[in-house]
Amino acid sequence: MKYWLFKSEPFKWSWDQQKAKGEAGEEWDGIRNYQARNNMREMKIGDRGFFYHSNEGLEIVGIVEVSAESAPDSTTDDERWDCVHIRALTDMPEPVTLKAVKANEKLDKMSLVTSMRLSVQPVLEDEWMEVCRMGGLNGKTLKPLKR
DNA sequence: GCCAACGTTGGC
DNA sequence: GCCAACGTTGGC
Repeated sequence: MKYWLFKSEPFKWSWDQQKAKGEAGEEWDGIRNYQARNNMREMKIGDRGFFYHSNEGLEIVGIVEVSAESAPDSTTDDERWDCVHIRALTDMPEPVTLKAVKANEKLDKMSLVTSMRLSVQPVLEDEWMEVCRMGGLNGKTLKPLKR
């Protein structure tokens, strides 16, 4: 399984809206960047991702899973753009802020820090586990950690 | 709202 | 194929 990070501006598409879609999930449309698209093309059903609020919030607020693999983006006729579907799995018990990520030495190679503008990013397993721990989740079971 | 960083476009 | 101009993203 691979891990990813999806950015969204909450006033355009928020975590609450994503959760409201439930099991059905939602097409992650509107991506017009080759690197982000290529990342989505690599995704497999069941891959997991962080849901990050950019511009406002600046924090990782939840966990999603890929529910449909890359297919043409329904919001454009341009054949270049594909996207996946994702569905919400669980909240971060404690949202992990960009500030906290930047302050953590173990995460200084994370794309969120090094490729600030990329809207769909790969996340290494070590990074995944560390961010989950910071947010109060077991990175494998996605169950809340006992405190 | 500003502006730095960076991706894309298009003329040559 | 280079690179200047331009547009967009996103932290601050």
